[in-house]
Amino acid sequence: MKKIAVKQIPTNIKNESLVKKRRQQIFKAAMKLFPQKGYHSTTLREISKETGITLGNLYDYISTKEDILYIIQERATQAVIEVISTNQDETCDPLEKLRRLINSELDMVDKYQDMILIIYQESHAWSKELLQTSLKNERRHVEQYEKVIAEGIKKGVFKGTNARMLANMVIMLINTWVLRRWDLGARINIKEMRRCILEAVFNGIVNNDLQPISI
Amino acid sequence: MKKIAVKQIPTNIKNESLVKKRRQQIFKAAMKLFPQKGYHSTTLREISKETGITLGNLYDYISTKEDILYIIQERATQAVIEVISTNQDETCDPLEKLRRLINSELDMVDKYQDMILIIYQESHAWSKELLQTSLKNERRHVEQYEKVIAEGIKKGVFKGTNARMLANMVIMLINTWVLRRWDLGARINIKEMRRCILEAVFNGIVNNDLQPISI
Amino acid sequence: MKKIAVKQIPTNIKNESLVKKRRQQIFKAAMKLFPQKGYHSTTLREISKETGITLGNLYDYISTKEDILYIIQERATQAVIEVISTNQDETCDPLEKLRRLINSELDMVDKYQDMILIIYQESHAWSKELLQTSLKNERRHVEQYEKVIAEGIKKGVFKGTNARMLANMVIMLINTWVLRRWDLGARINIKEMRRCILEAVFNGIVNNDLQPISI
Amino acid sequence: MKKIAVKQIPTNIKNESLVKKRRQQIFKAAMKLFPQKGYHSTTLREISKETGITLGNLYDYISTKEDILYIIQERATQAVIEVISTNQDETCDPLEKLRRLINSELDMVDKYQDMILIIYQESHAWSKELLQTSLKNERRHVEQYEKVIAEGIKKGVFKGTNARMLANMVIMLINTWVLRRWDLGARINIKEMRRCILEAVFNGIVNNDLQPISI
DNA sequence: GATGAATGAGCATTCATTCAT
DNA sequence: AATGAATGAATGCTCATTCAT
Repeated sequence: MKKIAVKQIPTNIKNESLVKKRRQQIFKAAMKLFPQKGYHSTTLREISKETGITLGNLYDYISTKEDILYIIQERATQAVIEVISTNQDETCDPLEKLRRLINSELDMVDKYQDMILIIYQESHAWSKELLQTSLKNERRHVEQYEKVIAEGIKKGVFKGTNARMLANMVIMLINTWVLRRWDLGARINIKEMRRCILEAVFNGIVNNDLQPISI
Repeated sequence: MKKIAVKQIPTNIKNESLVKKRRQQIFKAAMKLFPQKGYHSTTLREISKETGITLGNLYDYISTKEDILYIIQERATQAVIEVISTNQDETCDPLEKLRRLINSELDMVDKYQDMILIIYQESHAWSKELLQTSLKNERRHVEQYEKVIAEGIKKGVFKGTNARMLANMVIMLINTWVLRRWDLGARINIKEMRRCILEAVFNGIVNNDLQPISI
Repeated sequence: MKKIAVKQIPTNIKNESLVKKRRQQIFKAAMKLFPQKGYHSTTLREISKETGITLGNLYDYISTKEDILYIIQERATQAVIEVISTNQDETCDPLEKLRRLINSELDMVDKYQDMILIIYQESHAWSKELLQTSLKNERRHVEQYEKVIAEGIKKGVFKGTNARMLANMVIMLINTWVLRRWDLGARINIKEMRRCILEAVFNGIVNNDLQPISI
Repeated sequence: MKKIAVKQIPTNIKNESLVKKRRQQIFKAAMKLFPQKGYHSTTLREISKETGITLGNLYDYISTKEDILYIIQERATQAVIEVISTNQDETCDPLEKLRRLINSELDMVDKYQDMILIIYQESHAWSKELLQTSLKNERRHVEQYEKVIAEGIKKGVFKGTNARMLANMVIMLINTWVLRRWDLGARINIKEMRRCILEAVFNGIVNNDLQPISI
């Protein structure tokens, strides 16, 4: 698997495990505060208070406020890598592959909902550099789906012609949970939603047994 | 149809058409600048320069920076209303209804891409009040789909059970164009995308003619 | 009597009586708004709204916000002149003279309480020029008292030695009503206060019939 | 003695003595600048320059411009408390008590002239909260006089009937020094003024030995 | 004379970042 | 490594004043 390049945030601190620990604290604080107030409205003072790390000390572990976004992006990359690597198995059935992919991604999406939402909302605040890293990462993610779907199309199990578009559509369906939580949160749970998505993808929405449709 | 309440931004300017014109200028400037730098990083001085309206004069047409978001939201509401009212026809076929809905919404989404993206990205910066207005508006939008789908389910033309979830999924599919433009923009055009979405919705993704799938 | 020089506020308006009328409107508005919010916090927009005179039109009658203070000062001068000229009579008894002076000034102070308070509070905001005019005016006022008291001292009816100091003290006693209204307003009325002041001035505070005091 | 509640100005600075020192600097600067230009016209930049404290740093010691007024009010409260507590002695002679009160207050008034003048002039700029604290404080001050005078009236050593009014009048006489300095400053010194006030209060102004007066 | 839109300098306040200890 | 005080550029917003009509 290609290694995904991630910018190394510089630090003068020698003790590596301390750096790791502190950045985890920062990540946690950001995950709590950003959803509430957004990236821009969250002060480094607030991050400092939330983490318990002194304001000056904070700057031993990041060199810019934006680095906090890097840290978040790092974790997101990790999460995607997890999903991808979980599906490195030998099944040659594209349908089965897609199902596994969707299922493990749904797990991931549910686990990291806040983080994903933050990335959606704050990505426009990202620097060119961060944005590029992030998009590269996400493209690899899409490709994963594209590959499976393209394979399925070749084998005749998928109907579409544009595998890339289909890949993106599937990802959008999965993100329904995150981006439409404000409407769905109170009406449906993750389990039911999973069923709906899988059904829509694998069985379709329209009941074509009855009447074939021409578009 | 229920009237959608929209906060009236106060102004001391008497000439109504001037107010309209100036706010249009502000809207245009925001639509140019926000995608580039985001709401928070866009200065009122920049808005001023972009519109050509003096900083002080700007405040004769808005009373807070946030009011610019209101202006944007106003237009979004308008756009949704357009879609909804375009589809007040008498067709009783839910399939046909849904297709028309999707088609006109795709037109709208394409037309207002930037605006919709901004709303996705900046909504977390919105005040409680603005957010509520916006969500109320969007919920009415979802309901439009829900109604049609629920009707279709009752008539047996749609397979699902949860009309609300399906409504949100369809909307997500439509938004693919906006939210995934960074990946799709270079590979596909709006026409092709429209075909893909309609096909996915009406014919499904998986070729079930061959082998029935159990989830 | 020496004429008291008052700066003429320039105007381009030809119709003199209109100028008079408009400035009276401005005066009235200022007398309403300044006590509530203070000179600095009162906007010309508010003056405009209160008077009903358009913002631009306002500037045909004043040329600076400070001119409103001039207008107020003009009236204050008028008021003092009234008091002084009311007491141009022929009584040669200093005691009687002082009593009449105090009485008519108490009338004035009661009538123009708000204005006097404004002058006390805002005088530090005045320009050098306005301040000088005002102080010159007020000094003539003090002199009026000084003259009477000096005369009384010469005749042996007043005990003090420093007529100027006594004059200022008497004026301070009269101003009790204005400057201490926040404490006295609810406890005492103007009539009772008048009695207290006159009694204190003419009969003293300490009952020296009983025991002579050495200081 | 009842404790006088004073709002604690919040700060993030941990070093208490530093806070004290900085606020003293701010106080000093305000005492220099406010008399010259008034509270409203004095810029925080000017305060910053005068204190030598950086603009941003200033806000570590206050949280609003108004807090500077709080700091001033704090000192005034202190000053009044000093006067009051200096006079906690056992003398049972009301005359003697009043004389001591006046004397120590004259000391205070002379010492803090600028501050007192500022309070007179700027109090109308104060917030409701600050004003209330201040008035409560000042009322306790008046009561101090009222008590002594009321006692004196009961014992027959004072002539008046309204102790509260008399208390306010005495305070006004003392404030002559501050509020009439513009006229008296060049003509009289504090010592002479003290004599005049005490004489007026204890011996009266009119020479009643000669002829009794009826009002 | 009146109207009301436009101007722009000025202000309080915030906050990412630095640095001496 | 950590502390916390200090820095200062930047920003939203106000308001006295002007001016074309």
